[in-house]
Amino acid sequence: MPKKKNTTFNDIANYTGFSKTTISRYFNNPDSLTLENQEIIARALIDLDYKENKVARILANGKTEFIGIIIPNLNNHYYSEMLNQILLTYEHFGYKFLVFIGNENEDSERQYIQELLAYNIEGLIILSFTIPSKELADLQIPIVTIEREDQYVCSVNTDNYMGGVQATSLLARHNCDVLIHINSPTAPEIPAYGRIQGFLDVCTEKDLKHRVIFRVLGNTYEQMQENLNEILEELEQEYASQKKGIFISSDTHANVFLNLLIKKYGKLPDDYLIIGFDDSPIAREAAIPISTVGQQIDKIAYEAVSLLVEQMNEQKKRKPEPLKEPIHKVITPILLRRDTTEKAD
Amino acid sequence: MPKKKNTTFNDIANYTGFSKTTISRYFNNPDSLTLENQEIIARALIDLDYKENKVARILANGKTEFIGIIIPNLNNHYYSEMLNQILLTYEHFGYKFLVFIGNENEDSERQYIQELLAYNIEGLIILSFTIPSKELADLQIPIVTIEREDQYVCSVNTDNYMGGVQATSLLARHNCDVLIHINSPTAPEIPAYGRIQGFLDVCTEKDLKHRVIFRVLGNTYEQMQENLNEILEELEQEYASQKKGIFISSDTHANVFLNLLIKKYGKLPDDYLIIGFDDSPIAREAAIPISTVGQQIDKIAYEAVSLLVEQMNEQKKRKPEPLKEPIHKVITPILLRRDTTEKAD
DNA sequence: TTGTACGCGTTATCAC
DNA sequence: GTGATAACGCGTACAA
Repeated sequence: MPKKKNTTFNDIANYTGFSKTTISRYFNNPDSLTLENQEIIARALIDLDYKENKVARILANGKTEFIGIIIPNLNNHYYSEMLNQILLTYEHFGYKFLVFIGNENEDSERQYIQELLAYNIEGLIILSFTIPSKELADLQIPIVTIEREDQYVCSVNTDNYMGGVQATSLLARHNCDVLIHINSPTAPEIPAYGRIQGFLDVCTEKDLKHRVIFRVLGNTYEQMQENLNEILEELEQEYASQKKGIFISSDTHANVFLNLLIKKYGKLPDDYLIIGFDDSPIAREAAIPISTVGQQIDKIAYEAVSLLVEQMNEQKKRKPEPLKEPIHKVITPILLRRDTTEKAD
Repeated sequence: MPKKKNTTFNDIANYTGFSKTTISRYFNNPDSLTLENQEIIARALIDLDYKENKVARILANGKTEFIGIIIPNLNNHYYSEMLNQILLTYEHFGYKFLVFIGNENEDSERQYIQELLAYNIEGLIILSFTIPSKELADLQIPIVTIEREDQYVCSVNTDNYMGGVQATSLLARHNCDVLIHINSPTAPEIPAYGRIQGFLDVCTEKDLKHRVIFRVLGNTYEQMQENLNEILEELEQEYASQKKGIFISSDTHANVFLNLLIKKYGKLPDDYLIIGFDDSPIAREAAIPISTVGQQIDKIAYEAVSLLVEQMNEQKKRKPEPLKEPIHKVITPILLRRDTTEKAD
């Protein structure tokens, strides 16, 4: 490395006549120096253009202030906004983030984790879902997961059940003849399963005619369009002239469905009510603003980092007491009524 | 730190009877050991459950393999997708990324840069635009900017001029009576200014009636709606019964404009052609798929990291030759014709 | 209040 | 092919 070496504590020590220790103290415990000496050192820092070297500090005291993140992608608005909010917590907590895209490959995600551990990260936030929480727990490092299977680790999730209840209740209030929930096949251990359970429970409780349609809707707009069009045709046949309340698993899908209806009828027909999930921008920006269940991403992000910081602080104690049971925090979603449910009563 | 200490080269050395040096060589130059000894060490690594410590390695050889990123936000799809693609280059180049959200505050961005430098990052990718490139160049560290003022530093940008030409030419080919370009006020030193220049040049060259409308459109959907509605009313009055070709600065704005038309007419009237910019998801997912100029974000990201890696490699030579002139790479955009321009000729 | 001496875990430079 | 030893830059007992 032929770079002009940065000035070190040694240089400052020589320059000022103090010892390295005193320089170190200037940074970590300035009150233990006289004000005069503080000023002398302060001036030396400027004269020598000192720049701190955190790597050396880490090696010496073990605190990296790094948090690792593994996130499936950033195409999905939910993930990019979550990452956005997580990164913003730097202002509050001061932790820096090393981010990896998980691309849904179990082995490469394991490799990412190893890489992160090699950098002595203090904690890990996992949004990808390939690695079982049992394995994550075995890493023996503070972990928080968000919106994924979380049996053995701490987590922060949206109250999906409540969201399902809210959406379904809203549709029910509009006296629909039949309630439809469209979703991808979902395992019960995933938090998002709560949306389905909420739907079913409300329908059962209120004795409403209902149906859940599980179907893989695909990843491209074209695939979604095709699959949702099939579903639309089925509904048109099955429930012609009935008022249909449709709760769709995401705003993206809801928008596709809405566009299909607009293409077919030039508007949203009176016998269709639609509500999505997530409060993605697309819900607001759709040709007809779509009602949705809004996840409080900012709160989820803050709670996740906060929960992680607590664990990390515990680790730094002389006698850390690991949690006996993982903590699962739950953030209530917010119902957003827009034009796809509010036009007709 | 009462954590059970990780095993170190020393432990392995003791366990195997070799010296620390040999252990180090096993990792960095394995061929210099006999196969037997390699296996002995390999076994010891497993027995002792060795985990590499990159922090120590950094301190010793100065190579962090860190790249810093400062990005304005992740709400905007362009930024989140760019970050997505940048992070994915880990697979190819092996560099890890420390990401900060710039929140458009010059001072806090300076602080982020200091923090990044304290971690000995090897290079910096800047997408935020508050700090002048002159100041960035003075950091004396490899830098690449993306789509911002870039006079004194290396950069990768979309060929905005070409994009403007493509969009305008497409509208011109459809024999519009008047071409309109709607944009925010844009400084000429910003790459995006090229879109305006491209528009103007094509109009001038082909002697087309045209107009550029500069207006701050706001940040919320409601603000955009209000401002674009005003513009729409102006256009309706000024160019009634004329065929209007409208080139809007972003897909988000184009979608708002389209929705206003749909709300007013129930469809996209024949005397309106619309083309946006970016190829955001919203362009494809709009009620009527919107023609747009697609930025090749994956290529831009790859080129940016690639350009940075070149500079970083140069830095590692014994006698680095800094670039005399910053390199500015330009990526050609791709015209995407969709329904908002292709329905009528 | 300040200084000494050593440790953190690895790499680099010489020797052999 | 292998080993001893000195960096790398900072923190921290312990001593003064």
